[in-house]
Amino acid sequence: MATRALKSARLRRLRRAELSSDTLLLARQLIGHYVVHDHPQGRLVGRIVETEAYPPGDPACHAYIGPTARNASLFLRHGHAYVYFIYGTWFMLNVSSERAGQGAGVLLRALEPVAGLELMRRLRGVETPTELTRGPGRLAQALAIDRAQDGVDLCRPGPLWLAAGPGPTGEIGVSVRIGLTRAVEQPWRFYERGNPHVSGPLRLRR
DNA sequence: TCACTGATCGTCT
DNA sequence: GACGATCAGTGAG
Repeated sequence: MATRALKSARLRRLRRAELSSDTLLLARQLIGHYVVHDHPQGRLVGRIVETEAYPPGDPACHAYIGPTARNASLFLRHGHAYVYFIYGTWFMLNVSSERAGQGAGVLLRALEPVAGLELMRRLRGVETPTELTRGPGRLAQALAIDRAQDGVDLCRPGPLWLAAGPGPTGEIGVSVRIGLTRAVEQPWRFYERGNPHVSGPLRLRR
């Protein structure tokens, strides 16, 4: 069982030097690595299976308008969390993705639940494994991510961090990004093909 | 499985 | 005052 194997194995924190500081490369590279939240009630771990890149100069990127109070974390050097609130209900977790002062990020769109599933079920209020972390709003809720994690350095000791994973198990698919009204044609979404935890319509999961 | 709709509130204009 | 990197529920094919 994946959960048991992970508990016996020791997770290794990803060093910043291992992470690309090119947004598109990082979005692809993050597939297969782990997000870990050491929550007071237990460790929550998910394996990244879907990302979207929001590179410098992208009109859909929140940093496009320049630095503001909300998007400040996107301008931190790569490897920091950018968490924002949207639609009055949901938080989204991103990883800053370029050098300091250059606003860009990678949105984590879906995870495969790996450890802490019982706590994830309580946080989400659902039972089905594929409904726990499929979609950016859901994964943030399942990992108890909120504004408190905005600006956190994911490469330093702390409750929220990135751990080295096994990498992609299958082929990485590429598609347009989901839910946008600007720059809709850019193929900047990356996902593990055929993985049932990937979000979006079927044609964007195959 | 897909398309459509309402909910909901922080952020920026 | 408008809008949004979403989700759950509903109804149709």
